[in-house]
Amino acid sequence: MTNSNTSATGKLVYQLEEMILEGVWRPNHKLPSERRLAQRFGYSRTVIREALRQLQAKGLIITHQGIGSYVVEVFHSIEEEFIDPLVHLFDSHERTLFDLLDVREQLESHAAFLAAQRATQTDLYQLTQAYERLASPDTELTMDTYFNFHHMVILCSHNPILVQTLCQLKALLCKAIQTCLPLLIQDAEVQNQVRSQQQQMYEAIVQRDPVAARRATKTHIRFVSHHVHSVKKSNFY
Amino acid sequence: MTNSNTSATGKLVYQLEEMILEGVWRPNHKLPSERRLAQRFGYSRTVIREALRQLQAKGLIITHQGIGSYVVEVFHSIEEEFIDPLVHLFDSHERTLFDLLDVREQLESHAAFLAAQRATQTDLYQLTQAYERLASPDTELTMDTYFNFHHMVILCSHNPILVQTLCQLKALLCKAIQTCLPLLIQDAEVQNQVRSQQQQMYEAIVQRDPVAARRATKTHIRFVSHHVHSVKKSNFY
DNA sequence: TTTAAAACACTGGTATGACCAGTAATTTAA
DNA sequence: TTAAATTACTGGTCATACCAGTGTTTTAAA
Repeated sequence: MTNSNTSATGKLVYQLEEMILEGVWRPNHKLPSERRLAQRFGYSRTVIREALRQLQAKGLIITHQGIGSYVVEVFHSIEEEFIDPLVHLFDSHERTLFDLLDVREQLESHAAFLAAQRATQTDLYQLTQAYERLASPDTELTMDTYFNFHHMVILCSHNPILVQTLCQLKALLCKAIQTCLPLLIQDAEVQNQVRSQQQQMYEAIVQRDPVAARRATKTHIRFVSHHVHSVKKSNFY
Repeated sequence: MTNSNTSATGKLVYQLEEMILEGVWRPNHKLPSERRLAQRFGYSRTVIREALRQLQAKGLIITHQGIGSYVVEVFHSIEEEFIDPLVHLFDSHERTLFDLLDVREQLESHAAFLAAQRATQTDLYQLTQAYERLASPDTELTMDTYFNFHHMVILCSHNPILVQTLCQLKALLCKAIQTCLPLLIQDAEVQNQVRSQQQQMYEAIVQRDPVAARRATKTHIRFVSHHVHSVKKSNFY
């Protein structure tokens, strides 16, 4: 895209990706050493290294000093390079995730505050529906029902800017925690806690208690943040 | 992640990402040349290059031969979807502007809160500069100096998500009030009030008083909101 | 004076060779 | 036989030189 066709490194990256995707180098296959690759492809070791670093950054290979480089399990095509730059950052910069959850706490608690003030009868009806889909203890807690309820709360705030902004943050959050989320919602204790917290949010809103709604929301997001934290910490792969 | 802590390149990548996240290098900012970076960070050009290649592979920077490397708009893809549908709302639906200012109040007051906690010495120096350009009573109050100061406050929060989000809101706000803003800042009384409010924000931050900083910011934005309101009311076109 | 060409000073891209730092197999000495 | 030392790989880093684009400045011609 940028200079894949012009620069030697770009061309080499493309070649190497081809070889991996074509199956010349299968997953777990050990690549030749950098010096051998340089010889074989007719490039300097500099070019070979930069190309390998790019493959590494893309997650196609993994490299160990003194050992060599290995092809990883690749289950997605090259097209996947269009994912958000921010996603990478969430992996290496853990605090970015907390920054995100911090902003979410500010906005969504305010949304709950407004929701308790402004929600119409129709809103409350829909909110109740969303809540009941969530609250029944026999059904599984899914990301869908979870976000559905929260989105409904946000809609009740009747602030389109708030809605837009929080939708963006939600998209980011989904990408950021998609790996560790399954671990989270499997935990039965977490499920119970979340259900209890959302019950408090729900009741505060229908009872028109803005302060309580805000407090309940803050409590919930801090709970999530805390648990995401602990999951991330015990998650070395 | 893999060897971020062991290798020089890994550490450098992390550092550079931090600088981008912290806002030291903002979107569209041109990075120093590779040779300068090598000198500045004390690494060989090889390491610098490999780190930059990784950032490039992640989509954080874009590089042109003979030109240099630039920080990309991290949120760019989303931003278009974000702004476009909303702009036209401001014309027809006046309260959207207040919704926007409401969200801004939530986020920017929180940013000021964090700024009072987290601002570094360098931050405070830059903040002081921005404030002094703003505070001198003989110079005109311009949109530039105004937003410059507020942006600096936001940067002091050291929360990249907050920075990005508020940048978007600022862009929206500019489009929304570009017609009525001249009427606002012409008013000498308004100017004095704003200066006084920003002085309180500034002093609260340098005195490391988060609560006062938050309160001052809320006060200021509510003041703006109120005056925008009155201007809009006497402004039918 | 104006203007187009040439020189210059940057930028990133590539090549080489040397050396450091891990790893693992091989050799050596106990 | 076994444990330690050697050796030969691996990737990681450094320094230097040069190539290749880009933009500005200078220069020389019109």
